Amino acid sequence: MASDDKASGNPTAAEPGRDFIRDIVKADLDAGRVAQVVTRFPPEPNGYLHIGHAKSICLNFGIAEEFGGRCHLRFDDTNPVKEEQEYIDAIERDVRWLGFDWGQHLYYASDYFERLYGWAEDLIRKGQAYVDDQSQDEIRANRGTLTEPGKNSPFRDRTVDENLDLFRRMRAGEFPNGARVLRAKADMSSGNINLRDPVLYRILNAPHPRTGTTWKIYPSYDFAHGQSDAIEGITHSICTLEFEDHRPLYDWFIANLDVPSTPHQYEMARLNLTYTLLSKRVLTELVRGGHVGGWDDPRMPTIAGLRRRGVPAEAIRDFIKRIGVAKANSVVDAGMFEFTVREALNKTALRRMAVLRPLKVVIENYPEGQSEELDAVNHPDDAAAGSRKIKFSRELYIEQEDFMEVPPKKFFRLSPGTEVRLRYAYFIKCTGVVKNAAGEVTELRCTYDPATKGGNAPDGRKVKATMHWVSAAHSIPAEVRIYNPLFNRPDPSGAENFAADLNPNSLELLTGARLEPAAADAKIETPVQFERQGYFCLDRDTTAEKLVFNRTIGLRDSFAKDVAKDVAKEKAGG
RNA sequence: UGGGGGAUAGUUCAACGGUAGAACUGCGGACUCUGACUCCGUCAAUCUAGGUUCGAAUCCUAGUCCCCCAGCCA
Repeated sequence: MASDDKASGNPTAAEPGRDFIRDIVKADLDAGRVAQVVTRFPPEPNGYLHIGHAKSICLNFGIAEEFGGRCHLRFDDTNPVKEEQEYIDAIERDVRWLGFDWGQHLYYASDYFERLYGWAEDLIRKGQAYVDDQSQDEIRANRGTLTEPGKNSPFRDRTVDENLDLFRRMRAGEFPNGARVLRAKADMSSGNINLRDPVLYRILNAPHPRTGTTWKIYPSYDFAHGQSDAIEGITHSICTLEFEDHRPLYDWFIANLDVPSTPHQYEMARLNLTYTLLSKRVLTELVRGGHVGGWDDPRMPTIAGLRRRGVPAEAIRDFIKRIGVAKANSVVDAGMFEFTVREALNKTALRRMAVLRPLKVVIENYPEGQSEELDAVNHPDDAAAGSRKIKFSRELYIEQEDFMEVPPKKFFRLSPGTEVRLRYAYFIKCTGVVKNAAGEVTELRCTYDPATKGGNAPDGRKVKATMHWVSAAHSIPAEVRIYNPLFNRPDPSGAENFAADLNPNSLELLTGARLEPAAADAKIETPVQFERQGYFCLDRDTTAEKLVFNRTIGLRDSFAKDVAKDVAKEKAGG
């Protein structure tokens, strides 16, 4: 029976979600190298979390869950100049929203400042660290280049006592910012530049969100991260590729300091997405420069932005599962993310009718002043979702793009003389077109077939299109925000001049939308499908006077795609 | 011309010396009271050159190309 998988010829179904990190974890567990896996998600609170962080979050918390371990949330708050409480709060909120729980294991690198300081003194006592008086420029100049070795600092051979004295005075705040640093005595000629006497501590007379003004010196990432991992008993410390050549340093501290455990660092590729920039630097500038409304602007790739836009956490988790984990740099097609968003939304979103760009329709053979109620299901694949009533009357709105006076061959919506179905209502036929002085269509005159009530013709005749609509008198107004990619190139330039690639049409405001009344029941961030249009959710900008909806994402539109293809063909064909 | 990594369909990931497979995308079709969903079919890849082996994406050798590192950022 053990060979069932092979017999069925379906080996791929065996291990969903396997990757090289999980392989390592599994091997360590199997070999008894670790008793319980302990991971951590270590954000620096200097900005909001984005979908790239979601990869790390899902990996770290996911591995802990799958292998019966635990995952810590640890703020890597070693640089008070950049960090703020607001970010700490936002990060906690976002991780929770994504569906993960760190239990009691909330930590801060700043909790370990005293211990880290002690280890720094240990290093000094062992002759493995020294206080350097060189200026920042001198240090840079003496570091050498990629091809030339660096030069030893003239302060490299100070005595232990002198180093200890100076370092303590650094801590005491006796020197101005930048006056001195503590450096590891490593190897100024190493090919790995991170080993050319890396800075361990710098003087930063700045208040820290958590430790206030008690510290005048702060540890560097390299000196803080591994030891923090060791303090917490982290077994697998997962980070991104750019830290690969920091690993020798990481291991060196763990080996040379009296730390309580020996964590190991593993590196994976960070997430990149087409039409998206995932760098905190860029995201920060987008916010500070007013290019977007804030960190949670629905166009932002931040967790907060995606949430406000209506993307469910489940979709993000599923997306991360699908893209896998590897060491090769890659750029994931944003279309893959869109697919997972639609998939998640389709399952749960209740259906409503909303006309985004209304075109008035008068049903000439429907009595004036009359209306009737029709039944509409809330979800076509889920009877349990129930149904609601919608009002039909003489004056309706349909979508402007659902009518064409001179239709091209593959257009089978409404045009003069054609018959279509109004969803859940009647078949209608267009009998006349009213235009304004500019020649634009402002109103349609139609007739309906009373025999088709509910949407089916007793004589069995078919229509090629079913359209959404609302009753003019019974519908309610709303503002709808349509979002397009923030950047107009699949590979926007990096931090230097991202502004040049900003899409000026990333936000389209539709102020005249009309919704069926049931759509107003929507709750903020709860997805709803406006049939034939896409998935939407109520935005928190909604007021008593004005409903505001965000379009999370449009439905797939093969008709629009065909049209675009034909246009392209004509251009190319000449 | 230092050090560290990486190359498999268009994209992202599998295959761990034994039939190169999936998802997304593309293309074609079925179904449909959402041109949605769903379903079916289909195109499509091992960076190059040698070598080892009965057998190589996988091991060896030599190349090529791409990414990261010269913060008192993380």
